Amino acid sequence: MPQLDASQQILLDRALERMVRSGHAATPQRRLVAQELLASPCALTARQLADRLGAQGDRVGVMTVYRTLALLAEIGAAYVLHDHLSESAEAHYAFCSDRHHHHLICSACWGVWEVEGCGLSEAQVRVGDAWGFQVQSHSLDYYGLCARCATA
Amino acid sequence: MPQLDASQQILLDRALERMVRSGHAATPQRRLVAQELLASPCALTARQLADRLGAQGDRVGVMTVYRTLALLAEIGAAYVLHDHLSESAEAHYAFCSDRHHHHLICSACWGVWEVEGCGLSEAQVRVGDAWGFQVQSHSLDYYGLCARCATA
DNA sequence: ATTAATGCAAAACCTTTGCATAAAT
DNA sequence: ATTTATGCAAAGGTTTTGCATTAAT
Repeated sequence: MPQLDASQQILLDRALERMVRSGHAATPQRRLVAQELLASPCALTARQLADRLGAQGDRVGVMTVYRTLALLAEIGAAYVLHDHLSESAEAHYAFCSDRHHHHLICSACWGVWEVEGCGLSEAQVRVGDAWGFQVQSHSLDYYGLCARCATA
Repeated sequence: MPQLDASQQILLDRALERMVRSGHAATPQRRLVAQELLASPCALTARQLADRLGAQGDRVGVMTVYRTLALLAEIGAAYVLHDHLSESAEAHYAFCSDRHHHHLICSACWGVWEVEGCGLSEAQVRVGDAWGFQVQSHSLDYYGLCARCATA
């Protein structure tokens, strides 16, 4: 199983804690899925996650992975990505910290980096006022090439 | 067929022009799909578009709608929305102008408003520099309730 | 004439749902 | 004991692909 560094371990613990607090058990399978997702620098599909876990000897059924990902997304611990370019049907998932952040997404390798903090001004978030639109949340994704894919 | 006002007509013409310039014919069906999408204040699914056209007597096959939507998305004339809340499988599409803009998206009715201009600073777009990440584009979506859904 | 687009059917695909088993509280 | 979660199989539903027909250049 992939090793997590200290800060990742904290993120994992907090996600599992939120899971429990929302009324769901932190089962071994769910821990494995969350840990594998957290350890991956790139967004993964449900199938990929199941395959990786299986290759390590941690057999987790594909639909347990699906259900765990849905649960993680529900509690804000996973971000769902749909291919912006080729419109492929398969959803990719990235682990999310519990602080507000934005994402850098590499179009070549599905690599995801969290940009801490927000950077949007009050005025920017109030952009809907002119229409009487009540903005409740926002999502800012940056697409491009990561350092490694840019050189290759 | 839905009537377009003058500014919408310009947007439609420009989208069809881009279509032709990218090597695709502006067929009657494609015109109808683009026009119907442009006239709708809310994002629509492929099925909804086909149904609406059919109800008006403009029978357009569902897969022609699918292919037209893919084409519109490819040339930047349509924006693909995936349900952020319930993770429903069906994709919704909204017409896009050819100027850079962001979106207000009503979580209740799939209403979409274009926010003209960008509002992001140079520094905000350079957010990837610290990682050596080359940002090529970004997408900023505001979710919330439109004026009508907020009162209902 | 040659190329491109449509539309039907069928397939492919991802994802969800039933249900029995297994685990946990 | 009761509740919850897992996992297989099967179904569900959206989207894509082949292919013949039709339209357009």
